[in-house]
Amino acid sequence: MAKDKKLVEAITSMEDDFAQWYTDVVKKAELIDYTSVKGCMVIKPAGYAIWENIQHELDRRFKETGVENVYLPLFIPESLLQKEKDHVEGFAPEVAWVTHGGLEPLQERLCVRPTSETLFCDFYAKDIQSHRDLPKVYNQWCSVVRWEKTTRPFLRSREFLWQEGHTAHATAEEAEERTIMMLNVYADFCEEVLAIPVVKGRKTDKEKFAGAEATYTIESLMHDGKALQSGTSHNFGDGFAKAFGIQYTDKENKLQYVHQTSWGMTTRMIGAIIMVHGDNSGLVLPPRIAPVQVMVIPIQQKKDGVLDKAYEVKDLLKKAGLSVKVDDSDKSPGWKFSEQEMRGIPVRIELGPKDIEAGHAVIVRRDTREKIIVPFEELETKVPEVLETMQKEMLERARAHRDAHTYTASSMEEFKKLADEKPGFIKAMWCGCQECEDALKEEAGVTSRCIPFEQEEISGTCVHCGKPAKHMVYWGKAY
RNA sequence: CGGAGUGUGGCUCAGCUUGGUAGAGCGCUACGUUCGGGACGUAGAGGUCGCAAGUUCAAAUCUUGUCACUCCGACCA
Repeated sequence: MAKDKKLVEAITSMEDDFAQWYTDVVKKAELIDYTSVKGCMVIKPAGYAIWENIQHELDRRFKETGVENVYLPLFIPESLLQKEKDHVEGFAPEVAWVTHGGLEPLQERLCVRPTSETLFCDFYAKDIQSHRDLPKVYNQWCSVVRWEKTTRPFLRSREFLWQEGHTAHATAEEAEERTIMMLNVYADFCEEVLAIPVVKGRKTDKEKFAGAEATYTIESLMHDGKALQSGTSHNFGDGFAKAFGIQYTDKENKLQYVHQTSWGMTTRMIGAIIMVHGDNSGLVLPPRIAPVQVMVIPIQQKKDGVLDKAYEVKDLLKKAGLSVKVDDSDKSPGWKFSEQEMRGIPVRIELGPKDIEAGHAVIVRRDTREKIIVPFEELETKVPEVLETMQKEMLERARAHRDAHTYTASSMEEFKKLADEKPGFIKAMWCGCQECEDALKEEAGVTSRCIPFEQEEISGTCVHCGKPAKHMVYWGKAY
């Protein structure tokens, strides 16, 4: 990566204070504003447009696999939430309750959904009768509420936007297949659209979703070496079906329980984009997710013909399928450059009297700041090309960063030293018992991120207890 | 839920120790000059000092209470 030159004083440099840098970027890129309720934010147009693009891309991919969208209520009666024991224990500490309707106390309090498994189960119990009713492959786009103690924009807010898919299947095999299929949709989306490389794997029992038989996850690594759980897909087996009585009559006229899955991705991904790609000048958006891909910046725009040419370039690129804007505000060019960089707009086109006379424009890439002089007649082919190259190189750079911050430990001393000194993933063998998992948290401050599908044999024994190892596990400090 | 801190124009903060006319910078509005990496001039608008009670001739300032937020720990997409 090109050496970051800090051009704007208002953004703390990430080397000095990563957390402050993150907050500065979120504010300066005008993604959010704080509100009077802790952990609840206004998502401003620049932030919401990113979410809309995430929605469009994911929704399209979902529907290609047969997903249908639905909408279920915001409220869950307490009795419903309590039907599955592990589930309620997992979520009870962080739900918000509605106790009054108007001035009257409610007979039964209602929780604001922290997730909608129980509502879907209640619905499926009524809606599913026969094997002919299966599978159900539903998804909803909504917001959920979890009363977090510590909050951060996008990464952990009390209300957040997400999609939650909930499916019901006739067989365990089919449910497992759907669970893995959706994990793959998430992984492809992250890599191809967000340019964020991920590790696919399974969560340990300690880290899995409350009520799930198995939780699969994609884990990504932020620029500061901390891990971020970026999407999860759960296989519930028939546990919820038994708790909620979701049964169907099979072809042999026998009653069977359904097998269920759920999977979700949230506005947290906007935080991931910031922390994977951002630099000391602000946000850097991958071209495929950027709401505005090209900003045309006219120079000496009051001179004859400059603005006209800028609009002409905009129209030309719009016809080529790009999202383009002209910054025709009366700020100075320097201001506009900084603004475009803070907002992470992938490419800007500088256009002044000198360029117009010479018959070309100056294209500048946000990520590398590389300047490319392009004759006007080549713009409509060259700009899309530059955007594609940038998209590809952003993924490669992120992957190189992740690989450079992935370490291997085969002894406890080595493990602790790495956890202390080298932010990143640590790969190490594990015996499979929770005592060792807890001990690694206690002694090294890390949690298990996942048991990756791609296993390696680092050694034969658990890094903590020395007993025979069952799995290679990715460990790390997580957001 | 523990520990620390902060509440004063839209934002960042000074003023509080030692009570006495509410301040600065940035931003905002209008006009003009500028324009290839956050330009400048002139004129202007904008604040019941988080809230409540108390002490006092007088409270942003002292006392008590209360609410909110931020940061650090334990819990979490």
